Amino acid sequence: MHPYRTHTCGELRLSDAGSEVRLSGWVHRKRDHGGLLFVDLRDHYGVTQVVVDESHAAFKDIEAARPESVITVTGKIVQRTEETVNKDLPTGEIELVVDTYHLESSADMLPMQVAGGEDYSDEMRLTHRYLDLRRDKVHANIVLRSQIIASIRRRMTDQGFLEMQTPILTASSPEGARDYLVPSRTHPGQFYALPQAPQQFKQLLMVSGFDKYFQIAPCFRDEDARADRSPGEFYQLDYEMAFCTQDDVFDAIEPVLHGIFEEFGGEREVTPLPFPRIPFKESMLKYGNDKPDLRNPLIITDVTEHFAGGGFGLFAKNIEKGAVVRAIPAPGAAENPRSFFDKLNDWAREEGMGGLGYIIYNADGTAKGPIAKNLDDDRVAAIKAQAGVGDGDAVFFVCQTESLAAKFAGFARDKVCDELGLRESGQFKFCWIVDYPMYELDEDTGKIEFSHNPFSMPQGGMDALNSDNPLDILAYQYDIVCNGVELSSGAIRNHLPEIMYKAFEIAGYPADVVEDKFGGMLSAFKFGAPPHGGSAPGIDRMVMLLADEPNIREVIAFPMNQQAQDLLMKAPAEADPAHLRELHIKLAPLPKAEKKSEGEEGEDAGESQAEAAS
RNA sequence: GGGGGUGUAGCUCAGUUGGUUAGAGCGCCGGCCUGUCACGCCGGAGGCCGCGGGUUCGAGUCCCGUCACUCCCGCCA
Repeated sequence: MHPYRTHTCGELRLSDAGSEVRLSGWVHRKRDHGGLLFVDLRDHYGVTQVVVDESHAAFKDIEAARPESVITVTGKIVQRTEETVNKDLPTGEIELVVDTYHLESSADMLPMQVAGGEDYSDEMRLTHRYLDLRRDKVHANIVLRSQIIASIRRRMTDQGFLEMQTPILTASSPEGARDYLVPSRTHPGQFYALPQAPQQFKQLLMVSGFDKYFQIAPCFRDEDARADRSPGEFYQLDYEMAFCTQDDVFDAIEPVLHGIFEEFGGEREVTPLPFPRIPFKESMLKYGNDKPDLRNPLIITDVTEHFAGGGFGLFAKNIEKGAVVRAIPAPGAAENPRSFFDKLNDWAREEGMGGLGYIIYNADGTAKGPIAKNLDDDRVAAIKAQAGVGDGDAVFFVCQTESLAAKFAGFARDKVCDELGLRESGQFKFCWIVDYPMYELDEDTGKIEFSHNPFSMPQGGMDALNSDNPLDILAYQYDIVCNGVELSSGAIRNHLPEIMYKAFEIAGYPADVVEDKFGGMLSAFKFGAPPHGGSAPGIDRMVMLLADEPNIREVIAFPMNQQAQDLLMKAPAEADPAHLRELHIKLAPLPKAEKKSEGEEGEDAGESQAEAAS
């Protein structure tokens, strides 16, 4: 074995001129001048130009080395002449003149090129991820991810949080997503589940007296992918603390998030501490959802009263049937041509909202548009005041049932913001959404259900559960949001068994079911449990925001594709029959599925589906 | 499970109204070139036009089906 390198490809400078060095790396590019050959030698740290001429014995070999071959060269570092300095390269003032050459590993013709900024399909990139990861952008993202996680660890540890590991092979948990199951060899017909989150374990750690816990925790959920949601698995900063109020939790995590975004956010501004706290109900009204992008300055208002019984018949009639009207301001939009308003109206129809009504408040103080024409002046003026607009502005309207109105007004708020170019750039705008309702009504079944986490502490405790309308009860449940991205939800947990029984009873779960499903945690709570709470911001999404990437695959080293397949490792794959036997599993075709209500298994008739042999 | 988009050379893409032998750039192979840095110049190989069926004298192009990838909805407390 020969020694590999004395320096990296990114570190040599003019001051190193004259020294004898050894470099190893990948052949990034070659420029062959016949009698003179330039090689850009690349490693993790950078690129250094290597020069060799035809008088060298190894000239032909180097000339023949294909891009991405790995080589080691020794030679003298020389200063480049003034005309040949490359100002774009940190090492551009010097070059290595080859003395000895060794081919470590030759590369075949590449399925995708590493040098150059060509775009490749995700399929290509994931199949040859080791090549893709050599390319600048993804490489830098993965480095950033590592640095962010290191910084998170330091910041959490400095606050006295202890990093702990919780089981990966565990029992099915109550998070509500589909579990990944792992068959047990030693217990025929039984299965482990991969944790959707370490939720119960972190609560048990608090009951075990550890006070402050955190973990860069892998979480597994068998749900379909989105651009911002990797299929199967993801990482979260899972943490929990004992003897804390909701404000204590915020005070602990805000400086961590703020610090991370300040440290890695470059020029971008981060919402100063403390982050704003917006009640759920207020967020649904003002922004149309519970993950508002506060870079969007528009605020939705309710203008139902000004349309009720008014001259604009369509809205007035709908209001009588229980609809509400929401107003989306469009500052400065009055000067736009008719087509601007028509285009937005068409967009709204395509989105299934029916349409987007509007009033234009002209600069001269008059109002125009089909709605203004049919509405008396007092109402037109009242809407103007309510929506907070002035002369030269416009207002769009959504008229729907309350939940749809909130949703559609939220869509329209985003659309109008982008059409008018109002979204602020260079900002990380954080907020907490607080005071989530404990329960909600299932619109199909009419049943009361937990709206978020069944283990949250209801505000008002047992008294509230006993006396209030369940739908009015709020929970100590909160989300942290940045630029419209939900980073995590969290809660002050319900640590009192009697309140838990009652909370589940309201949602229709009798005591024996609760004991059966959550017996471990319930019994833990019966022997002295501290009040506790926490949350779990998603690591991948934080890196996505900081790397300014629109797709979560860009910040994960080895992501799966949208169909939850690992194209490089070829997973999932069929199992060896002997292996299946060991696991007591027999594959058999499922009976052809009939027309069924919803959701259940897919019905690929020919495919075999796993069935546990008893 | 549903909807949209895409599928042509190793890769990224073009391909007109259905009409002769399907093109370009990059890469690959060969040749020339001693100061390039996306080096340059000359030449060459390379195609099941995703797959199956249909319409037509004739299909990369039109129709039906199907598969793959991707984005979205459902789902993700």
